Amino acid sequence: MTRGLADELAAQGVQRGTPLALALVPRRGLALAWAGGVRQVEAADPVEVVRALSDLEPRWTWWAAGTDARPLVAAGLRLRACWDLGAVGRLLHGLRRDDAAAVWAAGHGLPEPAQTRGGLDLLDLAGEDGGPLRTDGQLSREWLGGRWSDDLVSAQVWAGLMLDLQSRQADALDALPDPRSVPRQPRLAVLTALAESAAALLAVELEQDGLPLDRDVLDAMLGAVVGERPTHPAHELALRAARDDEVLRLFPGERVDLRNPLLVREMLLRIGLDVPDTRSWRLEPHAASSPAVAALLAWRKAERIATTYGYAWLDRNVADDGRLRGAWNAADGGAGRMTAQAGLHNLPTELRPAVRAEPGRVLVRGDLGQVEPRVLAAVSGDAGLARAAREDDMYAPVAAQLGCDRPTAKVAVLAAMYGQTSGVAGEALKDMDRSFPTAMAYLRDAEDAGLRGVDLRTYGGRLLPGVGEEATHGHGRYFRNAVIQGAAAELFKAWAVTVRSELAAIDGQIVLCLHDELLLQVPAEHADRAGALLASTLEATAGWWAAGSPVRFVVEVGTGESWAQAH
DNA sequence: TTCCCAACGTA
DNA sequence: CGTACGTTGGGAAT
Repeated sequence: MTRGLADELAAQGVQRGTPLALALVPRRGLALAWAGGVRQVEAADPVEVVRALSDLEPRWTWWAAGTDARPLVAAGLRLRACWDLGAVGRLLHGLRRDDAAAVWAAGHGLPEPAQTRGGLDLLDLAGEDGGPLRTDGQLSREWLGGRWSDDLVSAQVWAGLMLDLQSRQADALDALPDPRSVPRQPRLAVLTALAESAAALLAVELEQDGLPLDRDVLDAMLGAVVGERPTHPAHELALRAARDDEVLRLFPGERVDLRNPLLVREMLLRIGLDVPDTRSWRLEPHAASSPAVAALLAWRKAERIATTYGYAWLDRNVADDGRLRGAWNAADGGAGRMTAQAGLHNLPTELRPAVRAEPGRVLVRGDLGQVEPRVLAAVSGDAGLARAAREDDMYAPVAAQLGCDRPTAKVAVLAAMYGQTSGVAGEALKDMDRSFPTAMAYLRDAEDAGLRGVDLRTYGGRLLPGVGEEATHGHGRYFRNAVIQGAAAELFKAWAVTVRSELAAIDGQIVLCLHDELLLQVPAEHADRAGALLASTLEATAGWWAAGSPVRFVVEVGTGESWAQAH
């Protein structure tokens, strides 16, 4: 029967890449909308209908993967292409939220609707006539609250609205100027939208699949750093007090709370150390001469592990299957980087040996080299910097150009991108202006936009909303950095989703995305293929992303049983 | 209860 | 000595 449905849709023009809006009603069925029509399908398990249609490889169109694709991913479906209205809304309109109400409003030039807080009140419904659209053009609160799934006819209407918005978004992206000089290719903003959509789906997969962790290895590490596992709350307090005592006995006077920076500062005064704050880097120089300070710093390190990555964290986030799971956001913050919770993005390096491949599999790591300066060269179109970016190590030619040593060249380039205003890079920055005027002007223009409070777009089309007249100093630096960090995030995600796609052939998965690093888990016999794939997909992605530019992007690949070994 | 800060982990 | 993020604990404001 579902075979028949696939044939029917194919006959009606649904083929690979055709936008196909999906409104899925659990246990009831689903509704589909495409450019040529709409269709409802009754089914006790609608996910299986999607599975049967997946061979068509349409561009599944939904409000947001985080809600709509969740049941599909949970059922093991790994769909190829999608259009995520929320992800594209974030890109196109600079939205900080991706709920249907906000994305619909932005797509139609309507004011941002109030955030829905779960329940509806009668006031919200005033003026609604029972249809999906209010008289002011906004989506109905009642429909947003679930009215669309009351019956399959309504779901069909809902899918139709999704398809309408998809086409509006596609037109808007198509109208954006393409920063590249390439004829007869889809707009970069459209390609970025496809990548951002797939990244949103990848985020759901990362969330459900998790990161493989070896509990025994982690337990042993925790034992060494913070001691035995507490058996009850009082025991935990006692162990904590014992750790504190190791530091406190080295300081004269009253017992103080080591977790209170003010009290720690006073405690340090008692041994004659007067510091403006108690940050580690400030105390570090005194560790050699003072055993007490050294003990305090060692305590801090252990305390960080104990509180943030200790037994409680393990119990909370690592399931019985040994996977560490946290919530993922595919495009967070102003620059649209991926973010993750549960410590996935700030796991201390010393715990990385605990991230281990499962039996028969290995971890393959791919790390983009010097990605931000290469991105600067590509997006600014600076010919000199692009020439340098043809090399494996682009700081060497930059140093030659500036007439300084490599470390200075590196600091100068980073200082330019991050808006450093003082320090040793001052002189080198002047040389940067002389040597790479186009790149420096690109950064200065971004900073100016931030200071003037006007809108700006990243290379891939992400809107960085201006803050208006009351622009702060901070916004200049923020914009200067966001055009680089944001573009790098776009390139990274475009690469990541291509890797995701190719990995299907060797039964491999992406298990972690870390800003410029991908961690894969693949069958051991395919380790080499996976490594080669990381390089070939990067070349393919950079081929369209930086089309017409000599800039080369490079990836460093490592393989091992653990994340640490993969370095 | 909510919010901000200090501190520190990652890129 | 610059940006972005998440997490924890403490303390002030509510």
